[in-house]
Amino acid sequence: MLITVDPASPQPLADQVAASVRAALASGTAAPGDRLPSARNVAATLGINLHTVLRGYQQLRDEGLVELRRGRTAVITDAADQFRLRLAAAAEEFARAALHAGASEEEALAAVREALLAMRG
Amino acid sequence: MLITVDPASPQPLADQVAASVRAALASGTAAPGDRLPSARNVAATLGINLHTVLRGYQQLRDEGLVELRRGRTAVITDAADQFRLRLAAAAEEFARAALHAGASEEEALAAVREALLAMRG
DNA sequence: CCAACTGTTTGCTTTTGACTATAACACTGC
DNA sequence: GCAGTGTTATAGTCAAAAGCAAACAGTTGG
Repeated sequence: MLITVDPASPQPLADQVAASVRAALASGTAAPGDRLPSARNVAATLGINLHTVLRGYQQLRDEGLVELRRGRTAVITDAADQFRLRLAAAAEEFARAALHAGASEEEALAAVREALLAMRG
Repeated sequence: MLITVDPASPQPLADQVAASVRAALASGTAAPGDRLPSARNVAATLGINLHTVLRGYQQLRDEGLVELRRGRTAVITDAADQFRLRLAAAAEEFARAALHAGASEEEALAAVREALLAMRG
């Protein structure tokens, strides 16, 4: 369970921490029942503040992906299994819109590439 | 051609101005050849600063959607056809969902390919 | 021509939010 | 007990967004 962060990115560090965990879930690197490294540990490793890490963790809690209790490290919940499904649902919605607009597959994929680029850019 | 803004939103005001114009284009409310209201007018109406409106306009210029020249109000270009805008809007929405889900670019594109295939196949 | 508009540019201040820093607190597990 | 955990609180630092003000350089239309 590796958490990484890019200080040069315009994206807030706390968001990057949360995104990092979501990525681990989406790729299967982490599964329900697994525990996240302690916030103090992550903060020290990444050279960022404890609060920043905890804000990221609390985002995940608000999304129901992890369970937080003091005295214990964060635990990944069963609800986190649905991540692949959510991505598939979003892709299906976009595909429907793209087809409705008369776009070819290449055009649709190019549009997504561009949007991703502009977004994490 | 109505431009609105929500000061309570975390989205920058300039971005909201640009998004407002894009929405008008996508919905057909505005068409190529139409003119945007003057930046000073919009600023006064919305109670925001001239610079903020102009920054939004310049975003649109950078995207090739409007033509800006001093002495004249912004003109919507022919490039601003609805097809690309709708596709781009849908792609942007999906990209946001994919990033939020922690998907990599490859994973996101793969999900779209799969959805397109399942849909027209 | 000329007055009244337009976007452009410059320089600065104010505000807002993210991040940091430090510290105390309350709970868990060994 | 004790070391580790998340939680909460307060305050400081920093950069980006937005605001303010003034001058500049074009366009438009009477």
